[in-house]
Amino acid sequence: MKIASWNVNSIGARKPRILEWFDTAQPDVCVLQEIKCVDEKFPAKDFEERGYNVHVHGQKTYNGVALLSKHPVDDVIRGVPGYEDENSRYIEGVIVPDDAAPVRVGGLYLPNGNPAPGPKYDYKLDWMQAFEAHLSDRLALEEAAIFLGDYNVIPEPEGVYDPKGWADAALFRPETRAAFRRFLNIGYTEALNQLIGEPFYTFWDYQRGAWDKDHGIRIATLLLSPQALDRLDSGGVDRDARDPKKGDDSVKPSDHVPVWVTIC
DNA sequence: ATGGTGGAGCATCCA
Repeated sequence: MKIASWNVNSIGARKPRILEWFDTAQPDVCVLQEIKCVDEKFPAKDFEERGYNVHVHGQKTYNGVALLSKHPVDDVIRGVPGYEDENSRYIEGVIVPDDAAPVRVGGLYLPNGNPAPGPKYDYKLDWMQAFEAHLSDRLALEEAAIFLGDYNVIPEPEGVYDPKGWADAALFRPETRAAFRRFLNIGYTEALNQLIGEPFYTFWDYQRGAWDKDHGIRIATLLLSPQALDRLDSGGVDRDARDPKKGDDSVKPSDHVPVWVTIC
């Protein structure tokens, strides 16, 4: 079973490239971030035609997440339980295949937090605290569970092309990385660290020729519960999705790329 | 020091 995540930076602006990637990559489950549309505007039909069940937690202009699955989905929730959030940043459900064991999938778009310090950064840290509490609750269920998405956290210096230049950024500040490490300390494992033996990026800014210079950062992350880790098979980063010259060049690529794992 | 790009939606905000 292939489970993927992609910050698409507007589903409306990106649809041809997104559908092209779905037809090639064929994920069983995919969470999307920054769809930037309300539920009614989400192009559900395009995905239903491809065999997906569609669950959306949309928002006008900013944010917005979706959960797409070729298998039935139970217990869908929108928003981190117990946390009041004016933004649509989280969706979760239990994937129930007929031919494999269930897996809980949570898709998240964690706040960017810039500029730091300030109210936006406080919001990021609050969000991370609430999410940690949720991760902890889910861990106690002892289920196979995967929490994946745009974490807006660069966990290690190897995840940024210029660590010194990024020292004060909300994505890389010590408090941010410490909050992320707590996700690991309570018992989750980063899937792609296990599977990719070298540093990699998942985002390249549109500005300053970042793609051509390979000035990227690593902010897409997949966290696995111990029960999901036992079933981990393979994983990867679809870097080609960021290349303006590859794929449907009638539309611009997202500044983020898809990440994925397969589990048995 | 600034601006460089891109999306939403129509003046700016966000990334």
